[in-house]
Amino acid sequence: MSHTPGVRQAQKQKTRQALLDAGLRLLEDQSLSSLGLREVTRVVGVAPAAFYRHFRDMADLGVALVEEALGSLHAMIRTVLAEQDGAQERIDRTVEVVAAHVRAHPAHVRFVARERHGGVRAVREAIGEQLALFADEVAEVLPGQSELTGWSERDAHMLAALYVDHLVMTASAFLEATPEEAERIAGRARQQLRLINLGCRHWLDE
Amino acid sequence: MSHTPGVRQAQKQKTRQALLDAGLRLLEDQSLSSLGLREVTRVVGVAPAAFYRHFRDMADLGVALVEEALGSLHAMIRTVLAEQDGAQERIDRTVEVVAAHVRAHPAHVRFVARERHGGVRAVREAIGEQLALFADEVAEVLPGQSELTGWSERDAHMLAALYVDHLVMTASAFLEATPEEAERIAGRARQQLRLINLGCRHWLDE
DNA sequence: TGTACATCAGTGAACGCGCGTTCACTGATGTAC
DNA sequence: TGTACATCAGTGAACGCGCGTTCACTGATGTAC
Repeated sequence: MSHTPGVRQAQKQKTRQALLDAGLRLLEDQSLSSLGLREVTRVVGVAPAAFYRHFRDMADLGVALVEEALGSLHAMIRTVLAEQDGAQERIDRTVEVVAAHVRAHPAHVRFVARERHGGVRAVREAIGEQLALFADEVAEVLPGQSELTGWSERDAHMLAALYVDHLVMTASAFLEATPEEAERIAGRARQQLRLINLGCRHWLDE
Repeated sequence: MSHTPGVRQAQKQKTRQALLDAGLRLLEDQSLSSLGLREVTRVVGVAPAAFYRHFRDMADLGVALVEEALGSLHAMIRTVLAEQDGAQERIDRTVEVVAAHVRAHPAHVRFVARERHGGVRAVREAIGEQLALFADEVAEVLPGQSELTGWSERDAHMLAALYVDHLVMTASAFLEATPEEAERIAGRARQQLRLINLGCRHWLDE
């Protein structure tokens, strides 16, 4: 009887994940638009035709990778921004979290940076949507900061967009950096966030 | 006698430029790493083998496109930043110039945005170098602004890097925007620059 | 100016190769009774 | 529990195709005298 949880389905899921992992690995040194289906199946060790049981084409696999790469970001930065410490601590903690994230998931970060403006429309759009959602979330959390009481929703969105862009630029700078350059980049990112924070504190004085 | 200026050389240069133009056009909807040599020569109307008279491979053509795309930027922003009007005028003019540049050279801008983190190392590095040079130039010009008297060289570089990143993000936002979205993006970019400028004015108070 | 030779941008045919996609198939897993 | 049938993830062979690169070549341009 028993409605097994599905040995077959579990195996299928495993193969699908192996295809995603192999794709992500191969994308460390090439773009999605030049990654071949046969390359991916070769790494996984399945027949090329097996690919079609999981994805329509490489663009479809790319869209699945976007979810994997950007899904986790939300919770992460949300908690950092919600911390009720002073601005300085919040800034230090943010840069630290970004650096740690890049260290932990370099291939995902590289994928997003590379395909954000890449040659595959569906993937570019999926990344754009995720980052827009992310910016919306940041904009919702921002009013909790003492510097930002009295800000219009419009201004909060403007600031959130600046933060998200800055985050992406910082993350990709970390990616390309040697370990000794990383501290310089972190220092600069902190200074830039301080500068922005300083602007925020005087925004409503004008 | 006369040492002709070279009919042959002029013709060669013309073909080379045609290859660059065709490449740039084809890169509007794909990445360099998936652009084929035969695609490019087909558009130009020469035999595939002719390509090798001009470039070693597609990466080499890509590097040539980087020079073409980023060479002109320097003078442009330099003059904008050197203007001695107030901050507000400088900001408005900067955003205007960026928007006009994107309208005038969309394919070049798209190429830079796409290949900045793209799959071809030589091109990625060429873009990185050009943007670093550009940031250095901006850092040199900045001390002319009244808000920035007394700033350390290090802080000027930090700010220049923030400006350059912001410029690239803004340019690629314009690229993907419909004409009616363009004004919203321009407005937001101006607000962001105002916020940063406000931070600058209070940077040394701390 | 005219002639004989050198250069070299572009040709066109040929090559071997790996690609994406299709198809009928196999055999383990799942289901109905 | 056992049996008979259905499902479907993965196979492996086959296909036609466009790719990058090579090569000996052609003929206009350039040079020496």
